[in-house]
Amino acid sequence: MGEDNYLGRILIIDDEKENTEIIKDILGDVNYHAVIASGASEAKAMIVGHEFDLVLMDVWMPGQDGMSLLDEWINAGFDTPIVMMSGHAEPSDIVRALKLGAIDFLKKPLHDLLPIVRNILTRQAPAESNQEVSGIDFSLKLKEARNLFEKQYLLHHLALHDNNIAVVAEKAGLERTTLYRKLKDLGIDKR
Amino acid sequence: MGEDNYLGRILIIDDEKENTEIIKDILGDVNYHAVIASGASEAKAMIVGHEFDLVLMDVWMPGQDGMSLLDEWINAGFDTPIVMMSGHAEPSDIVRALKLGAIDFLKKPLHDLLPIVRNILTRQAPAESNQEVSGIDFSLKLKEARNLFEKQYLLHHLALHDNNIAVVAEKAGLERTTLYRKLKDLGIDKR
DNA sequence: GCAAGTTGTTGCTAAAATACAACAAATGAA
DNA sequence: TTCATTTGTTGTATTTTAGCAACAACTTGC
Repeated sequence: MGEDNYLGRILIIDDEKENTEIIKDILGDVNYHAVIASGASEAKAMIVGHEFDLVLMDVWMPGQDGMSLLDEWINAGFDTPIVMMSGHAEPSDIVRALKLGAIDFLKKPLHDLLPIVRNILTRQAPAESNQEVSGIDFSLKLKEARNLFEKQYLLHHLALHDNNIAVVAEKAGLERTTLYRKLKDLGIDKR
Repeated sequence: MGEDNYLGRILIIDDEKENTEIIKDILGDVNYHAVIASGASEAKAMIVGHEFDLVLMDVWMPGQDGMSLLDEWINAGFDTPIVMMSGHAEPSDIVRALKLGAIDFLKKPLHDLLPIVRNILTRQAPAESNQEVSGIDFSLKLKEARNLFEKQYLLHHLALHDNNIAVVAEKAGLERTTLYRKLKDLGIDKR
């Protein structure tokens, strides 16, 4: 009877066929409907017009990587929970994924997948806001206060994007070399 | 001149002496006051009656481990930012630390410590004075975010000074007629 | 070693922001 | 009603900010 029989719909984004088949089988056996995308572009096509309850996404994929896709979807307001997975990840990668908005990070090959999936689907994590508490002293002159605000804003984005100036410039709506000047003026050394 | 010379006080909780000495030197060179605790019990004693701006805590320590101490402190309402560190950690450990309330997770030996420390400490809200929680969305372009910040700043001052433009201009460090133009540009009608 | 791509700096120019000045309109006290 | 003060607008000059372009230095992959 179609989709109504399932406990949930799960999108698996991973280019490793053996891996995704195993996950699909495990989830299928307990009435989750798993859909596989082998890359970012396929995944983007799949979410059009389809609701998913969970996304399991690999970090390393040919073409656009999972971290970049995560960032793109979170910024677009995508609110389905996303779990990242990787066979090998640095702590900074894991921290970054969580700060971008992933709700968990799993090591491949996956262990104990089902309890994780059940736990997520029974209590959905609230979507995190991009709001920041700036706590700037308004007794400062406007120019000084504004500079502190800009400094916080840029430090936030530098942290979020691994000091990648091209990405931060785009996020901030600034020309790349303008950003360099602004960082210098504000006394921000990204090293 | 004692503690007033420092940019911040940082508690380092780690039983590896070589590691903590290096961190202390790095931080000391740029005017941070680093204090070392070699284990959880020593750290607990040190936070009594002392304010810290940041805690760097190892995960694996003899006696009570760092994750357990993190959990204990977060549950007790400890609000100083805590960064965990470890030479080797599973993704599940890193995810757990962040979900417990750590603000970052670093791999030992540490790299790029100073930008991380500066980033954290510039975002700390000062205890009192004219501080405002602005909660501005950093996903906006810089110009848009900046305009929202300026709007909050000016509305704050208008409220504080009974819509007296001459006084607000002086507080803001702007020329009086410049302030009129800015209010108009930001869509602020003081009536 | 070399080519391609990335990072970082600087010159120049246009656009935006700010200050200064002048003046009109509104307000309030006498 | 008159006058002084305050509020509000606008022209113009100056300063600051931002974008574009060019290029040097560095990094990475082959």
